[in-house]
Formats: sequence, C-alpha cells, structure tokens
Amino acid sequence: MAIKAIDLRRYEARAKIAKAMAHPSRLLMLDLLQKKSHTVTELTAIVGADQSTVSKHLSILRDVGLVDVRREGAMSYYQLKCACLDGFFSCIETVLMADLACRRDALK
Amino acid sequence: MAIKAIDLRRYEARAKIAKAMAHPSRLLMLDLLQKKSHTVTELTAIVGADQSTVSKHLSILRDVGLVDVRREGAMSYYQLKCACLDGFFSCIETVLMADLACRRDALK
DNA sequence: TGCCAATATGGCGATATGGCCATTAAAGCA
DNA sequence: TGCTTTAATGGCCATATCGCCATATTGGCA
Repeated sequence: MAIKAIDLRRYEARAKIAKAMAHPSRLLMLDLLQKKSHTVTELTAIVGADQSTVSKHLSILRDVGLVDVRREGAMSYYQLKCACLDGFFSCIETVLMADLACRRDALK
Repeated sequence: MAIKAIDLRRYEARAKIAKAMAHPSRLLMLDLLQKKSHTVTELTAIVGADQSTVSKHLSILRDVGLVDVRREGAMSYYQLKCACLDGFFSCIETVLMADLACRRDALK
C-alpha cells in the first residue's frame, strides 16, 4: 500500500500562528488582552522585560493577526483581534492537567 | 499606580505545550493521529522527512504529553493522548481566516 | 546465530529565536 | 524650540531548533 506524502503547506500557516503563541510572555499578554486592551508600557511593566523586547513580542502577535493596534497620541493600545482563545487555552490546559496527573501516578 | 509584574511560571508550562505543536510536521502528525494511531514508518512516509527527524518530532510530542506510544513488536504505534485538539485547531483556523479576509480587504 | 526491518539516539552545521542595549521617531507640553 | 514620554527598530550575542547522517538497539524470522 503506497502512502502518499501530504502537502505540508496547509500546516505551515497554522504552525506560524501556533508559534506566535508559543512563548510565556506572549501567552501572558494574550491572556491579559482577553480582558481589555493595554499599552506597551503597561504590558512592559506586567511582563517585566525590556520595552524593546515587549514591543517585538507584540509585533510577532500582530504579524500573524492575533492582535491589533490602535494608536492614540504617543501611545499604542494593543487589543485582541480574535475571540477564540478559549478553545486554545482549554486545549493546552487539558494536556497540562493530564500530564500532571500522569506524573502523580508515576510517583505511586 | 503601581503595576505588578506577573509571575511568568504559570505560562511557561503552557508555552512548552504550544511550542510542541508549533511546527508544520508536528501539526500534520497530530491531525493524522486524531483519526487513528500510526507507526513511525507510516508517519515518515506521509510527512516525507527523514525517519530520525520524524522520530524526534514524535518524542517532542510525547515529552509534553500530547501523544502516547504503544509498542507492538518492532513497531511503535503513536496515538493521541488528548481529545482536545478541536478547540486548538478551530482557534488557529479562526485567526487564519480572519487574517486572510483582512489581506483580501487590503487589496481592494 | 545471522540478517533485516523498525525505532531511537548522538552529533553536527545551518538557521531561527530571545533578550538586551542603543538609537530613532513621533507626540505632548512647557 | 527644547525636553520628556511612548513606542519601534537595528545590532549583537547567546541559546535553541531543525534536519540530515551515522550509529545504536530491539524484534522477528530464517
């Protein structure tokens, strides 16, 4: 039985989005932005990293269409562009909890 | 108003899981494993990469608890460990579609 | 035992990522 | 016009990731 190689292109675009989310600081920011929009300064204080670092993280989220910017004077208000993070987080959460339970069992 | 830095540790475990998913080949494999379990040889043929590469990808998915192995003789059957990928994929899909629509608008 | 098929692992080079510093750009205000 | 605040970008280095090759390792079978 000949197994055909599948075209990976379909998954590349999706992986790019997943990759943008796959960083602790960016996950935190996405989580924060679920509640309300924030400025770079606010996010910088909360994340506790360099301002330039946070700005770059935000541009990564922006590039894949996860967040949006609204400029007001000198400040940039970042806001979530999709209301779909619940599914994402709950999936991650499920995996995490299952894994913790598994490790707990292994200690018995 | 003092903004408190948030402990990132909570997000590190989650980012690790997201990171494991953030690769085209691994996304493809997760998608395949949603339907049924597969051997490394099968996945290697479908993904179209080196066997060692696929094996390493699978160990990454295994390390974070996304998949499971069942050894049968000389073959390893990999299977999905969680039934929660729908939420993940539909989130990604939403972002992807919104972004495509956005780009389409930009061309007008 | 000897051989082959199926997996897993070590190593290595190329490329990507992450974080900071320094700098630039733009807005608000005295 | 200067000074300050806010944000974005370039540069640089350390580290991580990816993919292949080569090499174990394990199971099935003659």
